[in-house]
Amino acid sequence: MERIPEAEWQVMEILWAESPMGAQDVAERLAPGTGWSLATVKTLLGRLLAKGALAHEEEGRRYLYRPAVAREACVAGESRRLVDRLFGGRATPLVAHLAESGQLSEADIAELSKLVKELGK
Amino acid sequence: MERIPEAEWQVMEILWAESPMGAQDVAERLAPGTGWSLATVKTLLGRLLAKGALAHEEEGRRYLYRPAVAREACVAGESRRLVDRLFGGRATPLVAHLAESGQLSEADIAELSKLVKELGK
DNA sequence: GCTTGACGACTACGTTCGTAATCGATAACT
DNA sequence: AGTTATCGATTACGAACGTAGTCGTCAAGC
Repeated sequence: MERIPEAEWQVMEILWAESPMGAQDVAERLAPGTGWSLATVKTLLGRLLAKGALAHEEEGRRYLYRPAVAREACVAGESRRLVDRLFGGRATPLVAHLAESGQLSEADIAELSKLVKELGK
Repeated sequence: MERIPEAEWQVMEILWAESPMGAQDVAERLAPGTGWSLATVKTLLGRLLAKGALAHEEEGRRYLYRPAVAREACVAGESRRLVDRLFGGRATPLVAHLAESGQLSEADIAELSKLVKELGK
């Protein structure tokens, strides 16, 4: 699975949320957050197409884009890479770390507790 | 806090594990895993120095390098970035994801359970 | 003293990334 | 039919990255 860099990831997010969609539409949804020009978005779409992360179907003389890889799979790859690199492949230290560095709210902990109970069964 | 790229991270790992240390020594420990030449390692050390991630003290006519930033802090930054990007800043879905994608062993879950219990108090 | 070897500094160069302009083709408008 | 707006493709270009060679300097050995 190809690695998807930061900027391209944001494009994917749009299309994971809703697809298929034309370049124009993608650009419109990204603009508020990023300020990217249409040209920039088109470049990113092209690169994602080239690496097979997107598929396109022609609608008239333009393309409609849709993801060709599942968000799940990409997220799995990314988080595995991080856990490998930072925590020697073990997930528990990650959670411990998040907790210690105050990145878990009360609600998070409650939810985790439920989740863990679920997993333990 | 400056972002530390992949290759430089590996250099930091060496020095987080043991420091201070000369360039030669760092290179020797990296070589088995990476195959990098001494020149490459020196470049990375220089870049890390420039961005303030390392400090150096002169020992004779060479440098001894030591980390100038805590591993903890860097790890915090990296994992926060990931959690923000992939899970909208919420840690619970990360754990859920790790679990679902089979990246948590029995032992992990047991450990997590203990950890969560601890956190809940 | 002169050479040799090791050190850090500087330079190099291909690739990826972020951001965008430009171009050739074609559809729409007048 | 001729102009204009739009589409995807191509090209651009600086910064960051990965990897490494070269250079000036100085210490150690002969």
